[in-house]
Amino acid sequence: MNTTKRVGRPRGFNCDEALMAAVEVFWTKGYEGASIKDLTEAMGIKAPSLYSTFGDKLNLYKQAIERYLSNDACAPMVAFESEPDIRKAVRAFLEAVIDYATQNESGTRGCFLSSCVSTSAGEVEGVDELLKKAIAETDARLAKRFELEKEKGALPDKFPSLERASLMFDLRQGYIFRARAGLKKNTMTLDLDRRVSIILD
Amino acid sequence: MNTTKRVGRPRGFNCDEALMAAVEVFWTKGYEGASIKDLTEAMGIKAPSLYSTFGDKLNLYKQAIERYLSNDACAPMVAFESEPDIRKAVRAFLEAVIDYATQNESGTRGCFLSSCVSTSAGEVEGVDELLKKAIAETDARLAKRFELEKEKGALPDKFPSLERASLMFDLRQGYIFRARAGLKKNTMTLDLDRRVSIILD
DNA sequence: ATAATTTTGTAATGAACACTATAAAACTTT
DNA sequence: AAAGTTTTATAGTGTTCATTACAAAATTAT
Repeated sequence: MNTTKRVGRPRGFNCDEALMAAVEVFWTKGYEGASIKDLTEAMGIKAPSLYSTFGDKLNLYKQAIERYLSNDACAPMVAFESEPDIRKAVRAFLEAVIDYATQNESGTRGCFLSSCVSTSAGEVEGVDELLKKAIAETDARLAKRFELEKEKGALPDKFPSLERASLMFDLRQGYIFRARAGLKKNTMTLDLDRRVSIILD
Repeated sequence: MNTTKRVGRPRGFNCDEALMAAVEVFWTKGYEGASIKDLTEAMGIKAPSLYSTFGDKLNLYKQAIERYLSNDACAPMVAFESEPDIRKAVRAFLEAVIDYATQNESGTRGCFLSSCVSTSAGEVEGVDELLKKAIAETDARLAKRFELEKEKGALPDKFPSLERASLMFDLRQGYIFRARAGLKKNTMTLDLDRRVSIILD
């Protein structure tokens, strides 16, 4: 009655690590641009293992998206939530977005969601659902912090939390787009202070 | 000495129309997702004609981008520039963005630039240059209108035109992203008035 | 008319694609 | 140790991919 030991030959790779490697590949190459060869090589497994564990390419893609979403370790969100002062937190969020978008090893990659959506949402079945969920969750997560600040008295009672949360989200998209086009960090950082004011005041 | 008549068999298709058809295909399918078959069928020509007139797929892609950029008929820009009252103009811009992103025949397509950049910029040589130019031009075009309004006295002298222009641009990216995920027009229109205030006040 | 030139359609090229049949390998169960 | 089960690697499957060789077709130049 051992629940951990399954019958048959044990899997020779870590399922989760393989999935994270797949995220990386889709991230840089897009859904169509990522070949099974690219994926298997990055994941360190052969094609039959990929197909038996993750299904086909589309299924792997969806699982990679969910893996990314469930990670919660999106750098800008962490920066935003870990900084106690709300004004500094907003600034840290935007800075992290810019960093995230510009200083990635394999050139500018933007955000996995942004990258994935344009290649696949609408074209590939089921992907838009995942993204809708992700947007709503991110908006809510940002708004929650604003609500907490209102309770603390750091923000006025009539502060429109959800509205400003989605504003932050949209600014993020703008930075990502600019970074993809190759704009440099220093040019994007210029009006940071005023953008913080726009969000909070 | 006839300059219009060239020697040899005349081209049986309109070069510009074919290029616009190519834009449509890249728009909906992305660079990698668009096959030569897709392209030739939409353009109404056979592969050899495509290659002799536009070079290879990458060259066609770049020409399609430039064709799109030189069009200047981007609906939100037109809406923004043709409305005399600046407040209404900003609102019209945002409304047009939302319309543009949500009510396209083949599902939600977003913007050609946004679609094209994520598939190809960074991965495909030369594309990021085209986009950088496009962003700078759009920012400048929006800012120019703000400057005119300052001269007219409709905006304060210290109004940061370029900053607010890029803010508008970035909000646009956010809407496009949301539309791609399948968000509906009415949910995005909710905080439109406050977003106009954010841009102008 | 004939020659020269360019575009066109047909059909093919090799490469890369997503995906899988098969059998050996590695484990648990009996 | 033999049987049963699952994963693995090898080596393919047919399809689609971007691209092009070739010759007929359509025009201008001589």
